[in-house]
Amino acid sequence: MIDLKTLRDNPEAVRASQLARGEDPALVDALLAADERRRSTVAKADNLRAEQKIFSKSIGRATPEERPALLTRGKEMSAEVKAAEVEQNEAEVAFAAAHRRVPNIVQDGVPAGGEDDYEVLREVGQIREFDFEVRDHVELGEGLGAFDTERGAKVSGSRFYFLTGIGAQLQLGLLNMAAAQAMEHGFQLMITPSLVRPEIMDGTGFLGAHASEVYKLADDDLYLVGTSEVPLAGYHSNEILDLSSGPKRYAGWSSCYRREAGSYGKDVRGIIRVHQFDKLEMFVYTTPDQAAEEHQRLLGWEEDMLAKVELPYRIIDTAAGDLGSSAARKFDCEAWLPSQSRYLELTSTSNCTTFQARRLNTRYRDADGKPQTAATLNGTLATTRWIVAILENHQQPDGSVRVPEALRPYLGGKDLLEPVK
RNA sequence: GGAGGUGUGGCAGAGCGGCCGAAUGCACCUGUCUUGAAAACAGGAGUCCUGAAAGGGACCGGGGGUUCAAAUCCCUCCACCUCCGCCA
Repeated sequence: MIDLKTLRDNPEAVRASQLARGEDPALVDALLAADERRRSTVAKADNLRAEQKIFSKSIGRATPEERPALLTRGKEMSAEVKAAEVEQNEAEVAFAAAHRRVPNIVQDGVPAGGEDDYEVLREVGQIREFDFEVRDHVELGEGLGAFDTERGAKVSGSRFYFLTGIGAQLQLGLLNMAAAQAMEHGFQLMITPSLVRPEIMDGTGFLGAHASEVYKLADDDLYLVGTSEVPLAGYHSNEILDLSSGPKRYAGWSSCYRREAGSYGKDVRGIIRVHQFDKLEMFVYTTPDQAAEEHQRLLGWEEDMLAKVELPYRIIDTAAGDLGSSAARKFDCEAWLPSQSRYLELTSTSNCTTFQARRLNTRYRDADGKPQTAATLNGTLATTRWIVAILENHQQPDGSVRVPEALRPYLGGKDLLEPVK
């Protein structure tokens, strides 16, 4: 939810943000009107309640003779209060709905427009020239005995897979390396629940435009998380944090579940786009004034990981229309995919400013000891998908794959993955 | 799955349907005293909404109900604890 102070003081900025996202600026005015109405109904109900309260107390002190008359008037007042409260309630529900309809205010500098209007910030690393026919990750992975998509489909359906042997090791190694790096920088490692309550899923903003992406367990009223961002954002909900000694940084390890509704025919081959994968995710709680700086740090840590696995990549500043509802800015790191001669998203880091924390009621105490809404950020350190880029970029003419040096200690020292057939 | 119990402010722990936003203790902050501290004494101290402010309203696990009036009565959900059963 956006900050109401900003909305009241500078509605023009919020309208501009809506336009940049390609969304309706009229929602801003609807929200302002709903806010106005809510405040007036609150005032009315408060006043009636105050009157009733005083009157009610006088009944307690009244003599038995005066009571019946007082009770009659008391009943009337009670009815008046109830009516005002109904009005107040309606106004508050309408206001909350209008509030939720407005996504986070886009940060200055974010390119306007949709999916294709991103800005490339920089390209890092050298794209490799191959003097042989490149294999795609599926061919490579099957040759190495790293995964089995056919049996994945047999057992669970399309977009499911088994990581087998070296593939499983590769994923564990990768995530372990990510976990080690995170811990080095002071992150607390967390293994998080994969199922969360509705209010947590809702609070993180995933039940808005992307609700169809989320698996729901209707019988149990729980949701399967699409990233550990969800449980980590819920971790401190309804709490007042002590951020006086710096940000709270968590690194969540979890399986992630996505329905991939509407992506039929997209990345159907292999393990690029799947219903279930594993991820190591950074999640940070900090103060709003430090959020932008922290965002750059998260990006830096993502780049460190990409350097460790020796992948060429570019960084894009995602366009406003392609941001999630909670994000004010998002940077993606996309690795080069030789088999398709295109870039493939490997990491994504979002600055949610106070938007997400406001919904989840996560605050901190400022220098004056007053509670203020915290800022939250998240960013990817490694996922199953990284295996795709690693296999393709480090493949050899014979179908073997060179293991990047930094990853070797996590694979028992192995420097080459060799075909099993 | 069955039976029972508990849920009050940072912690501990009172609380008769009206005088309870809530006793008391500890912890905390500020003064006095002291060279400084401790002790003692005095005072302060929750969160949210609303309001320019003064003030007003709400909050005793969450939600709903009864009542002129609910921390206190009723319903429901959630969490925790104990016992029995079952499964790992």
